[in-house]
Amino acid sequence: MLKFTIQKKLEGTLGRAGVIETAHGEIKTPAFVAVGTKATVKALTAEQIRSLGAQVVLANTYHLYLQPGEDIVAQAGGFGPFMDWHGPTMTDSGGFQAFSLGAAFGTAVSKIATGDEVEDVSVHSGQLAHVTDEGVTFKSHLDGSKHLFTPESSMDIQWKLGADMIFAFDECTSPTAPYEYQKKSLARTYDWAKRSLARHNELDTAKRQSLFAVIQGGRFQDLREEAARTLGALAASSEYGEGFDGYGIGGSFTKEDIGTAVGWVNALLPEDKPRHLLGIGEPLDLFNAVEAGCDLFDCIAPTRMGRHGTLHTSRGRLNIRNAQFVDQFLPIEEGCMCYTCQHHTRAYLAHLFRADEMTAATLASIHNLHFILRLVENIRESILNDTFHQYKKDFLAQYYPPTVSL
RNA sequence: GCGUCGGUGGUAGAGCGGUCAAUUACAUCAGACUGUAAAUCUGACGCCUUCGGGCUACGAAGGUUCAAAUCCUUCCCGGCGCA
Repeated sequence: MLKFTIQKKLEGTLGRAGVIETAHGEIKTPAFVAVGTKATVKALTAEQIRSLGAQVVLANTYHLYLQPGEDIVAQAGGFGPFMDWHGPTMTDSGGFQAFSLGAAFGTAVSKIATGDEVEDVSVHSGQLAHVTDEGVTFKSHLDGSKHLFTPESSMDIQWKLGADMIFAFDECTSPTAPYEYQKKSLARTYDWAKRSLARHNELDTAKRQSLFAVIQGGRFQDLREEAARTLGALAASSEYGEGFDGYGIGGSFTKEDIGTAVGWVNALLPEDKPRHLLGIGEPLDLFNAVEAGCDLFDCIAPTRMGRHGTLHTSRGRLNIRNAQFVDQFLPIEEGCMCYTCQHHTRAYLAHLFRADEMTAATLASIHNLHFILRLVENIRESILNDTFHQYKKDFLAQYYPPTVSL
């Protein structure tokens, strides 16, 4: 059972710093969750994840179900022990794959809308997932075999995967989906949340796992608020036992107002439960979302971008494959305390990337994850110290220099 | 010396009379990536351009043709075979 304590509120905003206590240790929030989709943070060993100071690792239901199968993971004692991670853990429900293998499959559509997307094309010939009220039918991206996920089966699988915190099965909609579809989908996600909770209560009578509901609603304020209200109210309902232990905020956003949309939701959600903003991890978004009341974040960006050669520095991103770095015998960032910066130069990293050496991915992931983990830690500290607003202003001014208008 | 095969853009290697500034891969130069389908994907990659096009190119020089990287001649260079 999860215990969440708010230590300090960020005055005049929805933000707060706190502590989540789990059976596998505590999480100081706001916190960045390392993503270990297939029970591995790509390119990193568990020892490296620990050294980085990550507090929680999140794995994925869809991926572990397909491979190696939830029963194998259960035999290992859960995905944490399986990968030699003994701290707090989470699993995502597989709902995101309704989007990434469904509407978004084979397209350039990201869950973060830029505004340039074409209107929703509800039928994509190549997609691997199909959503109905019952659940989501998938074709495995590995071998094409057909599978059905329902709220119940997602709970069953997540039970076997054994994480401390799990998510209700939801539909992550496309930002290109029209209002009517978002509304319909939201009703379905609400229904699925109730079904998830009911199954969770059946399975987990000892309350070993904590269940987070997922707020959807796309980019529409009324839908987001409706989701927060209805799912928030469910927590207080005796019909569903103790209700949800926390809330995930998922789905699609417009780049400009992630903070705004998250604020609509957090203003209505029960204050005493942790809120996890799903899949968000760019510096600007982290500041805005913390300020808007989020406690947890997970994101693949640090590791994926790292593998692809894009590295964070306090003065913005740098692409280590660029020609200018081949003979720069300096760390990625002077003063960075990560293993990579303490031991290696830009020139070495540039060489490893160009030579396609696997170590490039490891060293880059270490640096980026270190950067984002420290950033969120610093944000937490700044809330406790009452320096959040100044820290935000200073950080963003350096990271995103104002563009010079000609 | 004779015979034979071949010399294509940074590299390898297609093309074998017009639709070729030349398939493709790699390299190079940039860009993207937000609950991982991703060690992935996208764009550029002869020179110039008012973006319509113009110019110079397929070892070299000639030639045939309305038209040549593609056919012919000679030369240069390389592989192989025979002397």
